[in-house]
Amino acid sequence: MKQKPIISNAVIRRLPRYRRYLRELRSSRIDKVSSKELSELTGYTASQIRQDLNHFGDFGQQGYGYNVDVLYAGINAVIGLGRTYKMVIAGAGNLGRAIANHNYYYKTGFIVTALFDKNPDLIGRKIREDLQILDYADMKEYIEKNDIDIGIICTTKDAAQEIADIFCAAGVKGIWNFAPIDIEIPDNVCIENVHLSDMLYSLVYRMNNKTNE
Amino acid sequence: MKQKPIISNAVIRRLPRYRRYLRELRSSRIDKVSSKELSELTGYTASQIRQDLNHFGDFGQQGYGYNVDVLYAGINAVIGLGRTYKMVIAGAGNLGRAIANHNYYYKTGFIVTALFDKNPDLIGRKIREDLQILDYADMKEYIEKNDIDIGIICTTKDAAQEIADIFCAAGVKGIWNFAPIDIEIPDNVCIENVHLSDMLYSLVYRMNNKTNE
DNA sequence: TAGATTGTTAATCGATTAACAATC
DNA sequence: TAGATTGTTAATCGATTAACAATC
Repeated sequence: MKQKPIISNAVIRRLPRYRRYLRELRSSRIDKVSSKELSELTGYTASQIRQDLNHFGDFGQQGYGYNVDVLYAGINAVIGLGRTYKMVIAGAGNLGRAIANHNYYYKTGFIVTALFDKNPDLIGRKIREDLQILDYADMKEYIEKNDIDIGIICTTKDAAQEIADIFCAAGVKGIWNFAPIDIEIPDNVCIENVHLSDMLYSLVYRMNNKTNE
Repeated sequence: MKQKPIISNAVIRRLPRYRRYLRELRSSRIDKVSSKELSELTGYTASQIRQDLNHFGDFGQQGYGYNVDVLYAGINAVIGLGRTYKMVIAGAGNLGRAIANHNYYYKTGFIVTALFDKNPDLIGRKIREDLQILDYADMKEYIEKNDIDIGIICTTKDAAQEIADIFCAAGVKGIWNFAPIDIEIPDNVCIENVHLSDMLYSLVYRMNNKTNE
């Protein structure tokens, strides 16, 4: 199999921002953009943008710049958008329901197909016409039968590791973790942590240490 | 005024994780920890841990290690915990309500005092006994009167910049933004973005580019 | 052809890691 | 005193920025 070069995580984290501004340019019917113009939009340096984009093939053209449609499609392809990803949520509390109803990623092909909870009062409830809270006991079987790609953890930290273990055993390839804990997973599964309190602490530190020049 | 050394953002982002593991050690009644032990817990190298902690004063003692209580208290003080931070949420949809009810940061002194929305069906509703959805039109005055520290944006992206402008004009010192857009703010305000779809895209990229060694 | 802008290499900067002297 | 472990400097590594040749 062809050996792909390894792209650093810093580059990957910039891709969604490129994508966002390219979307804007597209909806403004702008068909061409230079690394300099993208720099003004995104705040990254033109040099960095050219270097980033070059990792993924020849999107640009000397003397011209980048074609917006081509680059947008290219970045989508690099990220892996353009297909559907099926997701389930463990924990049907406030956060789980909010994530289930969030519609930004939904538009790009990410579909929450079910929520799971242990609480008998919640099991059976409908979140929407097409989305229901199911019994946590049935989660593993459901994931296996429905080829779920991503498992989302929206519980307290005490339950998080056990849920992750079930997710991995059932065959998800990615975990999106909202519980405030570091989870152990096997090598073949990816994890993205959203440690909300950690982020809030970082904000507060910066608020308190702002140097008023 | 004494000139504080500027601590890099990379260091700051590690502090909450140190804090989390120190909490665990405390609740296990362990009173001493070495950089090597902390390294095993956090995954950072012992060398990095020693260098990180040294930025903030002499928490350690040669030949002994770090006293857990002292270090925990020290990190809390560095972050700026130990006082109360008042927050309001703009946007009382699913996400706004989930953030309002989230109790992790609540325990550390972060209090959501009100939610604001434009929707007349929501205005006046109670989220909890002590927490209500108020009229968006009154938000600026409320923030000024109640000395709100942090404004949280839980709306669609179209409203986000206007809300941020009101937050800043009313005197918040920090903004926690959940809208999928980059917001412009004056120099004296700090912002922390939680771009959920960006994070999901990053997860998916990694899932698709996992090298199975 | 001249002008513009990329692709790409080289230089710089910053963050991480290694090493070891200081010291409890 | 000997052993352990920090504090701190130096070396390394990786990411960003600058520069410019290639080329549209």
